[in-house]
Amino acid sequence: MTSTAARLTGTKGVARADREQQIVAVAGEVFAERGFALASVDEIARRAGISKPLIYNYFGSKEGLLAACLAYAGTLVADEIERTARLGEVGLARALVSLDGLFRALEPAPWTWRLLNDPTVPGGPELDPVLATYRSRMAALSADGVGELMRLAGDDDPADTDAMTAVWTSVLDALVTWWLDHPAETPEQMSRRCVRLFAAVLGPVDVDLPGRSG
Amino acid sequence: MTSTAARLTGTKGVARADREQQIVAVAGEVFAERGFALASVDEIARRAGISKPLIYNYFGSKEGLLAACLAYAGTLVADEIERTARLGEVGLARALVSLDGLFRALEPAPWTWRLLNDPTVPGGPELDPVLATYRSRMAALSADGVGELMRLAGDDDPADTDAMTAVWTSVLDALVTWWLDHPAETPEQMSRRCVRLFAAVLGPVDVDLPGRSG
DNA sequence: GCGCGGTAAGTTACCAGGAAGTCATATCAA
DNA sequence: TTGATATGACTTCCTGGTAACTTACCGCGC
Repeated sequence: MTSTAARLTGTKGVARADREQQIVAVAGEVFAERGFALASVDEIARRAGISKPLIYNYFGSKEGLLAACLAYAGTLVADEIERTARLGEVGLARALVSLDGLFRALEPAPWTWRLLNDPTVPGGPELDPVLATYRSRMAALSADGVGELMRLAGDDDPADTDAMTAVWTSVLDALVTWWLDHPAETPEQMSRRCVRLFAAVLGPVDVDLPGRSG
Repeated sequence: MTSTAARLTGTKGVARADREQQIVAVAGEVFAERGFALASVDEIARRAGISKPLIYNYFGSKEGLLAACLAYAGTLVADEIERTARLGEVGLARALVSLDGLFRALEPAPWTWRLLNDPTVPGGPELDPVLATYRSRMAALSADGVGELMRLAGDDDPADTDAMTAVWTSVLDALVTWWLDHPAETPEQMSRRCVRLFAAVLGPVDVDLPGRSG
C-alpha cells in the first residue's frame, strides 16, 4: 500500500534553492501576519507543505529564517526607493514619486513592508547586520530628501531634521499600511489619492507621475 | 528567630486598592517595554515585589491586567485630547495645541502611549470594550479635526478623509515616539520643535500655546 | 485586656500547553 | 554506495494559570 499519496518521507525532487525561495515567501507572509515573535516555525512549515526540521536544515534557526526574509524585503524596498531618488525630482514631487514607486514595488509581495516595520523582531548578531544595512540605506535617502526640505526652510537644527525624518518615515508607513488594509486599491489609484492628500494640506500641487502606461 | 526581614508570607498591610494601582503602574511599564505578547506576568510580579498569584487574584488573567492598564491609559489620553479640542482652536493651531497638551499629559506616565499603540495586543471579549471606547473617542476627535481640513480643501471623498486620519494619527505617533526616545526634552521644548517642523513644511505659522505658566 | 473566628493579603509548588530546536531514520537520484 | 532531501518523535524550556496553604488584621463576646 505505498500509494503515491501516502509517500510521506524522502526527497520530493525539489532543489534546495527553489525550496529556500518558497520557504522565504511563506515565512514572510506568516511573519508579517502574526509578527515575528508570535509566528511559529511549525505553522510556516505546515503552510509551506514541508516539515520543521527542513527549515532548520536550511536556515539554522528561526532568526536565520527571518534574516533571509529581511534581506529579501530590504533589498526590494531600498532598491526601489534608490531608483526613484535617482530620477532627480525634488521636494514634494520626489515624495510623490517615491510613494508611487513604492506602491508598485510592494504590489507583488505586500508582506515585505509589514515585516520591515515589525516591532517584535529582536536584536542579535544574526539580524543586526541585515537590519543595519537596510536602515542605513533608508536613512541616507530620508536624510537626503528631508535635509533638503529643512535647508530650504532655513532650519539647520540637526535634532529638527532627525525628528522630521521620523515624521516622514511615519507618513510613508501610514500610507502604505492604509493601502495594505484596502487591497482593492490599485497602485495608480493610491498614487492619485496621495496627490489629493498632499494638496489638501499644502495647497494645489502638480506633478506627473512617471511610468504610467497607456 | 522570626526576624522581620525573614517574614516572606502573609499580609503586608497593603490595601487592595493601593496594590492594584501599584500593579497597574508596573504592568504598564513592562507591557510598554516588551509589548504585551512578550511581557511575562512573572516579570511584572517580580518588579512589583509580589507574587504572580496575587495578580491573578486581583485581575483574573493577563488580559484582565492589560484591560486595567488600557482603561487607565485610554482615559488619560482621551480626556486630555478632548480637553484641548474644547479650547476651540481650528486647523493648524488645533493640531499644535493637541500636541502640546499631549506632551504634558504623557510626561508623568510615558508608557501609556506605547501601550495604546502596541500592535501585539490581541482581540477578545475582555479587551474589545475598553479598546473600542478609547478608539471611538479618538476617532471622533480625529474625524472632527481632519474632516474640517478636508472640507476646507474641497475634498469630500470619505476614503480620502479616512486615509488622512491615518496619516495624522501616525504623525502624532511619530512625534510622541520621537519624544519618548529623547527623554531629556521637556514638553515645552518639544512643542516649540513641533511649531518649527510645521513651519518647515507649511511656511510660517504663528500660534501661542496656552497654559505656559511664569 | 484577651482569646477567637472570619476574612483579606500573600506565598510556594505545581500543572498543562505550546514552541524552539535536535536526533535517528527513511527515501531517492546519480 | 553515497549524499542530498526529507520526516516523525523527541527533549527542553518558558509561560499562563491554579490549588492549597500561611500569615496578619479586625471585630466581638467576656
